[in-house]
Amino acid sequence: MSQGIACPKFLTDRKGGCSLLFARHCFPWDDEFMSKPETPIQKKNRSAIMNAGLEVFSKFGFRGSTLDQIALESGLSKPNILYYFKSKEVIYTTLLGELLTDWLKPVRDIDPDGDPIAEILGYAAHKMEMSQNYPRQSRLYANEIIQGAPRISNVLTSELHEVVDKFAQLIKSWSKKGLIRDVDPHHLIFSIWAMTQHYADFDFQVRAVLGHDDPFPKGEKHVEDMLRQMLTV
Amino acid sequence: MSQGIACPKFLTDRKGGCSLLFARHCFPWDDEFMSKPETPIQKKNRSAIMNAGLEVFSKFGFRGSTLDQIALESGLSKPNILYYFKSKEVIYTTLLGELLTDWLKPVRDIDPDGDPIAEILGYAAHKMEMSQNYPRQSRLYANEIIQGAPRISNVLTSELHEVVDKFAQLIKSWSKKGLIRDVDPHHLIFSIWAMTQHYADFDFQVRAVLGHDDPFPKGEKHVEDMLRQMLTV
DNA sequence: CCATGTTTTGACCAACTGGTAAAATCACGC
DNA sequence: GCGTGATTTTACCAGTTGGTCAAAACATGG
Repeated sequence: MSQGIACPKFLTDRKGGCSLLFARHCFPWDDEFMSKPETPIQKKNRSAIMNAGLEVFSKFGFRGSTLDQIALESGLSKPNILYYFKSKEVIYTTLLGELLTDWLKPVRDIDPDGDPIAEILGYAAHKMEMSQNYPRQSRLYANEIIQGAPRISNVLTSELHEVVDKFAQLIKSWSKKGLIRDVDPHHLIFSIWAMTQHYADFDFQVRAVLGHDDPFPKGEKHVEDMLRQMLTV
Repeated sequence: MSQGIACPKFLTDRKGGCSLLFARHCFPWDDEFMSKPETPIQKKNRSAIMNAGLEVFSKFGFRGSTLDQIALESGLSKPNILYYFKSKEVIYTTLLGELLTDWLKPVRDIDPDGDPIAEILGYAAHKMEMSQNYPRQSRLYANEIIQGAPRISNVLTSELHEVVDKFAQLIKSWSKKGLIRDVDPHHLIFSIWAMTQHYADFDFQVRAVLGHDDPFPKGEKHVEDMLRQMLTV
């Protein structure tokens, strides 16, 4: 409920996002009732802001980013941005929410009845593609974790923890059946994350060291090779 | 040469650091001549500032960190900090300089005549220890690379590139002699960096997912296992 | 073309930012 | 215990920051 301000009574209820995060975009006057669909203008401007926010936050983290930068990048004025999102923080957490959804899904989608090596390699390949196609998301996430995950620690210790434990159990069961080598499942998962996200987060270093090559084709092959060696009995 | 200001004519010439970075600590009045040894007070305060700077910059990056935070963390006043380092930027680049030195050295120290697998595993173990004992340095570096390495891109494309190429050649030669599997040397190096630094940069996530265990003993074993599988013919 | 709600803007604010200048305090060899 | 240089503090500044507000401009269906 808002005071004095122009107050369209709707709410954009695109509830996707990780459950623990209010990944719903917010208007200042949002309340829980009465929603209207987005107008084209809203859609356009919100996505421009999301894109600009991603661009800026993924580089400089929350503290290092400014609304002015986001305004410049999105082509909107600062007050106009605050018309669509009630604060810098909301832009940031909205981005994080969408990101977490995208990241948790493929872990959940692993098929316990599939071929173990194919499933694990498939997951790694998927993460690699995300590093290639959405490097900014990866960097945004890295930034948030590096500074201690102040806004998502609850997600890490609940949903992520849970989903990873389930995956780890699955891996363990595959090992026990002799379908893959006996590996530490949690640390296997960490090394998949590490190797794949490295190509997004350290993209600049990778390219600087490599010269002019596109790192991805060879990188993907290498990661696959590495995991196959690790997992094949 | 400085104007008007109290002007002790010395310079702390601890030239360590990566050649391309002025890793020398700076007094505002530093000039290239006439150096005096550090007084105990200087030593204490500088190292307090370095430590506080590392603490803050490694979390929030350059843009996201403030002199006030560093002042608070170090227990010195803001102007007093600027008495020892002439700007925020100098604190930051000094830290980066020291860090790059520490990181380049172990790559250079790899023995071409040693046992290939022992050398590579030894390097990985060393990086793992650095992640365990100096996680803030790792995060500082990650922060810098993520935002595009604006202050060290020249080091990446020259010294790092060079040193890595040499290491890669060595690995290639080991492969050719049949001492290790045929692997992509550059991407092998990347995966070593990725897996080891992950335990520092994503420490928070690792611990959140794992619960209360210390991740390092098992992590180190896992990485060793992984590399051994990858390299053994 | 009018009315209503939507979108955008310009002016503004208090808090914070990196940094300066000069005075005040301190440490220590003589 | 004095003097000199080293260190620290106090007061300050101009620019930036996230955010507010009311007014203006716009869109659109009737």
